[in-house]
Amino acid sequence: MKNPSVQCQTCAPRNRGVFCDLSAEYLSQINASKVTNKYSPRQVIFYDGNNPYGLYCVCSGKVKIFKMDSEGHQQIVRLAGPGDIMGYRCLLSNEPYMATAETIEESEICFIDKTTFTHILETHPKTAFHVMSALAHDLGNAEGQILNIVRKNVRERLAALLLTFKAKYGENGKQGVKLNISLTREELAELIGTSQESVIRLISEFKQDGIISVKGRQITLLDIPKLFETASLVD
DNA sequence: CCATCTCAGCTTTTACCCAA
DNA sequence: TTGGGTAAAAGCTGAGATGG
Repeated sequence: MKNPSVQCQTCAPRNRGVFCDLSAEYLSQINASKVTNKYSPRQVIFYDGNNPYGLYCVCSGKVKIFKMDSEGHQQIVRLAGPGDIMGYRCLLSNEPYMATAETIEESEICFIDKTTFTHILETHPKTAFHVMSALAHDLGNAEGQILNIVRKNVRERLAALLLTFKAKYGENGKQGVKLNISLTREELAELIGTSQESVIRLISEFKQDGIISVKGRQITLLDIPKLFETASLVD
């Protein structure tokens, strides 16, 4: 469904995104050519193997980007939230999408066609630089994810994941840091390359150890230092 | 031997439909 | 609209297998 209410000039995550340096006039030009869609949870935005025709920009909500293996197991490559762009790497390298993107909650996502995006990069070096930064950031995260899987055990990986969630989705409350993200145990498992059973067991253990409290999918971090210790990281 | 995975079976929660 | 019934999904646990 088309949602004309979202305007690039006034988009809430604008200052966090790669288009933060564009002038209001130029943004209104993009605004005129972009398409905004509202997605329900679990709706696919693009599929692995499809050709990219433009860039997706998350306005609100959350999206998981994952690869599926031959046995149907998913591995989540990254999560995208407000201000994040998706599908830009394949657009730049002229390759089909390497992963599938699916919403994990209700989301508003803008689509900017390839021509417009290319024109922005050619005429706005600062924006091109922000895109490069995003690319470098994603690459760094991917390297970190590989290292985590190779070097850490499952317990450490889950603790490290909760700490990255703290930085990204943490909300300080009375009893601890509430994580403002709702993932199934299976999705948590897909993020750290393990089975959902292992995640369930570890969550129960963390709960028993007083590190976290859990209410359904809602996780609250109670003991951050202990979580750092469990993740084998130094605060 | 230990950490982890896989499988099976169970309980709980959620979603959906339908009648009142 | 709400309450009950039902099915599906999610969550949990134990046992055994596997691989380093």
